Amino acid sequence: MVTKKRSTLESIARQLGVSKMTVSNAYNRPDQLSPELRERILKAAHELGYPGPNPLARTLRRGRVGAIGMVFDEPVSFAISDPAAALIVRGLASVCEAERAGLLLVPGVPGGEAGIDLIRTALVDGFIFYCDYEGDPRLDVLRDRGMPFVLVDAPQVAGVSWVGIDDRGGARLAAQHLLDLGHRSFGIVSFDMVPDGYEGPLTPEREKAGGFYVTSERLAGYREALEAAGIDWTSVRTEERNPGEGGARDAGRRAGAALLDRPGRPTAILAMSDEFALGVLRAAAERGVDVPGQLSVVGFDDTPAAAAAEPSLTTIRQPHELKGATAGRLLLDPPASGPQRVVLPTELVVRASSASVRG
Amino acid sequence: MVTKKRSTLESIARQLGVSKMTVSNAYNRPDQLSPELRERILKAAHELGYPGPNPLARTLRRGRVGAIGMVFDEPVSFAISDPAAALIVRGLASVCEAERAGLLLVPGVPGGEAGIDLIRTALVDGFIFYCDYEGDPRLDVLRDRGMPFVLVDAPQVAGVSWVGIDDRGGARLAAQHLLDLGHRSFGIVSFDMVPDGYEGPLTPEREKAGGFYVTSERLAGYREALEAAGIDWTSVRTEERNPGEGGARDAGRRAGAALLDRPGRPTAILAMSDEFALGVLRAAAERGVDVPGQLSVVGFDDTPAAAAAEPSLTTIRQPHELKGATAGRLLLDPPASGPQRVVLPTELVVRASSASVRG
DNA sequence: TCCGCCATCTGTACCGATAAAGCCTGTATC
DNA sequence: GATACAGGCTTTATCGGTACAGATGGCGGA
Repeated sequence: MVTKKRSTLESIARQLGVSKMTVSNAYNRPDQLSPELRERILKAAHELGYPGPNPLARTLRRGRVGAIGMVFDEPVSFAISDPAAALIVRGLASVCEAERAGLLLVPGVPGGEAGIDLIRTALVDGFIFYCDYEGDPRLDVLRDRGMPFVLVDAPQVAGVSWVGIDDRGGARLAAQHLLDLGHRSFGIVSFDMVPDGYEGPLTPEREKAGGFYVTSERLAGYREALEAAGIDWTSVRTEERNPGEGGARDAGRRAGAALLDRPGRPTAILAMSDEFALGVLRAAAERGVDVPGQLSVVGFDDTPAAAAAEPSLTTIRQPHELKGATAGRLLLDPPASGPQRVVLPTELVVRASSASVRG
Repeated sequence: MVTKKRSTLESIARQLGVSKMTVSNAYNRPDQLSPELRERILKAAHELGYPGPNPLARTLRRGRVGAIGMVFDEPVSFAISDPAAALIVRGLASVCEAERAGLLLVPGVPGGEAGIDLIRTALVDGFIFYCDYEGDPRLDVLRDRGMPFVLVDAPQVAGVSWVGIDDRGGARLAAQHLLDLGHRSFGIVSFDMVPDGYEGPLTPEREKAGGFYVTSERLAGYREALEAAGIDWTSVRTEERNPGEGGARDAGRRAGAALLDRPGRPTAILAMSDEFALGVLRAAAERGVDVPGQLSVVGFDDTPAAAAAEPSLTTIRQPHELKGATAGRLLLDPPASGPQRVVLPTELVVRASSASVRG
């Protein structure tokens, strides 16, 4: 017994000769009508193929969607494969689950109106904005939409909750560790500083232009530590690589190759992510460069792969899952005291990829 | 200049003395009004802090949400960490991106009404149902809701598109490979057969009860191949493990321990996933059992970690990303010819974890 | 001069529900 | 016997838009 038209609360109500409010109550407030009538309504609804109150209409009236959106720098299909991002999503998902909220991954259609429109029209109660780029136009859209959001690893915005780590301090830790081991000759593998697809040595102009918050902070941390130890920054070769398309690990491998294949090879390489560092390890292995005998490598993130690598990777640990979870909680359950700035701790994890420089 | 009330199309319209339809057109159909008026409207709207047409209301009227939901067996926070599931999500996300659709991860609140309600109320145009359990009550809800959905690695349902692999055939390939290498003494690491949290040897009753499609199929494949080679099925020790909570790899390690620590240790272990197999490798390493010298191990999935393992893992490859992408396309762009059943190919990938049995 | 057409707007109906208040009727209270 | 109150159902007023069918006025063509 299927109705020709999609049935609605009203059609059910008419069928039974009751008001549609009563049908609505049968679903949402059992205490507002007699059990017998409720039974009768639900039965009839089922027979008429009524799928229950339309969630869209209900949401329009009620005002709460029951889902939050997550916006990425890159296409979701890349982000989901990035171990660090995946861990953040994981932490966020666990909070969503506890709060029975859905998690909408908003496609990051690169450049242009499309990605923006998706933010304008996504059916959510708020957003997690996990994007590093300072001038991201989507941020304005988010603000225009007048919907709560929380920034993760993003440039700060006044009056908006923010979750991240002390990237600069973490980078200093990494550099200081290598300095303490006696290294004086450094290479750096950096994320891209400007969203233009460039790959190659970092130039002073690009360093200055730096439009990515995390990248700039980490680079500044490296620089501060090295310069404080009297190392000439111009002697430090930094290779920019885009972790997106081809995979961060391969980008790291290419950067490692660039650093290792030129004369005056560094004895230590600082990589801005573990994936980069693992790529450097591969580049070293391909060239028969012993790690840590001839080369020390320090990553950033402490993803699961870091511990499993051969040699295991010295790195800066940051609590990815906690980051996601914290952001989720700030969004779903905003503190009465207003927007927060949460800086999570970093920690140097010494493993087998770093050692004293050869006497 | 902020209005006290949240502004709507109508309030803007009143302010300017035009009809609200005209304001709507200013946003959606620029060709329906003069450029000057449109300009004036958009400017006023901006000044009044109007965030643009409410997506919810628009969706209610238009009928298309622009997002699809994905439903998992386990909590999303687990699923996202499972390499195979993550790859499926990745493939799906890439299709969503191409079609500008959002991807909603529906929290899999285990057991009970909550998870069901979330399916009933999620704001999406359709679902990908990535769940293995035969009796999953959420399937009924999905059907009741009258919304299109596609099954992935799930028990089949008449009249519904299905994407998966020939699990039984794949398992046969794995077992046959080991038989071809001369093995006669087998252990198996299986997913759980019944959703009750049990861990331990598989009993005949549980094998028969098997409520999980993929699990049952793979086990049947192993069994068929082994019995065809004259191996007594009762001599094959199968350890059930739940890949969820503690992590599949650790579950595999525990299962490996159980299989290796008893007298009559098998010379070959078939694992239903690469994560299980990697756990078995670890258990072997911990006991000084040489792989593949004293023990051959074959996984299932060919996740990235399989190739990177030490020793690298022999396994059954399946196209995870393609699986997700295929499902996404079937949902977003349903073939005119009606529901499809797509069986993707599997392939034996021989690596270093399997070898001839020692004479 | 009259007609038809295009470009611009306006009006009317929904889309499918829920909140809040209202209206009976029967019953407990004093 | 009047008052209060609870149970059970209905009414009314939105929620915030968009589709579609007019209405209006200016203008070129016959």
